Amino acid sequence: MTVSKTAAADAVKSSRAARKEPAEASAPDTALQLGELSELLGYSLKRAQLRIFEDFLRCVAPLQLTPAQFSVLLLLDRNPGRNQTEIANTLGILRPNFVAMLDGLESRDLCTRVRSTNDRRSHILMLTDKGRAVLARAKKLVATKHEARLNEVLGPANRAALLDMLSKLAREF
Amino acid sequence: MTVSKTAAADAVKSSRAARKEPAEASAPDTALQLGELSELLGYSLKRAQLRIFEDFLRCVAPLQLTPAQFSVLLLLDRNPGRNQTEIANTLGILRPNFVAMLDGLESRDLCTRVRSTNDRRSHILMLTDKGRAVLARAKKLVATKHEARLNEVLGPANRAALLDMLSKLAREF
DNA sequence: TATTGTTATACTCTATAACTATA
DNA sequence: TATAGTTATAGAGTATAACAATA
Repeated sequence: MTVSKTAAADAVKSSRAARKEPAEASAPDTALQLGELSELLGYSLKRAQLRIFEDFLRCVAPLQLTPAQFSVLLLLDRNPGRNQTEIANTLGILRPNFVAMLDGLESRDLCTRVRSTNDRRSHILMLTDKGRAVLARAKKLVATKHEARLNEVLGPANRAALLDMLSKLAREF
Repeated sequence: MTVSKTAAADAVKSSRAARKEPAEASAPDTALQLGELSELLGYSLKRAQLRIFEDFLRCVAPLQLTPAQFSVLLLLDRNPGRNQTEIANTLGILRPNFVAMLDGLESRDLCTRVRSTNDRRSHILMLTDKGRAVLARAKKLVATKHEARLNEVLGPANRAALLDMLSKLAREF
């Protein structure tokens, strides 16, 4: 320890003396200063991401879909005839971790694995009719509740600009 | 299952037929279509966040600090005399989970817990001299490597705009 | 009775090695 | 031999309940 007990006790008794702000009230329970943290992009990025995912879950709660599950359904709809490795790779999901996820979706009859006739090692993934129906309802909830709220808070132009920058970071950074 | 084996086999044999794009080459291994995924803000947000944290870890690797640990050191520096609950709450860390994190920082002599004389239940957190030194070096690495790279990719004006929007989302959403 | 720090615990995500069946 | 799907497993991160010391 490089901090002496004495210095520690001093700081405990009058922490105001160690701060830069002039001591105003003696109230010891004021809000903390974020300081340089508010300039750290990664910090706000993480906090924003948590909020957005939370809201997504709330908006799509009636369908019991996580953002990850929703992204799988979307991808299967757009890319029929693909196997597990292709879908998982595109979403940044590791193949071993994709197994349980697919088990969950398949057990709810949202998609199916079909052994490929060309290469009997691979499983072609397909949306079921129920999967397509759930996806359609989910898209509607996301558009009318989740993304609509984003537009309210940011405004359409800002929302688009934000999306562009985030996409660029995800791609090029 | 609502998808018959026959329909599945058809899709396997000629998945191009089920797609919207006109079939060009017979190459079965083209890049997948993200589709509506590229318009989902949360998707890009998550991917960008992962990239940014990855880069942060790389830039600060010589100091062996995670983004979360860095944020704790920053907060302790700005807010001396605070206890575990106050620091943890500000960062959105649950108190039970903050214990092991502090154990790690304290075992590396970056900060110390000091029993408060006012309220002997609470531990006042303080940076050690080594903690302050490491924080100073970390700030320099973050500024000159991590945030500098962000400025390169986005440009200073865009970087500022992005930070504003993310902060707003983290606050108001 | 309420709060601080703590332990125990569990659940989700993520990551790696190794197995099987096919190729 | 290489690849697809899988299993097992381990490590983070996150969440809740409950306990001891203190208020």
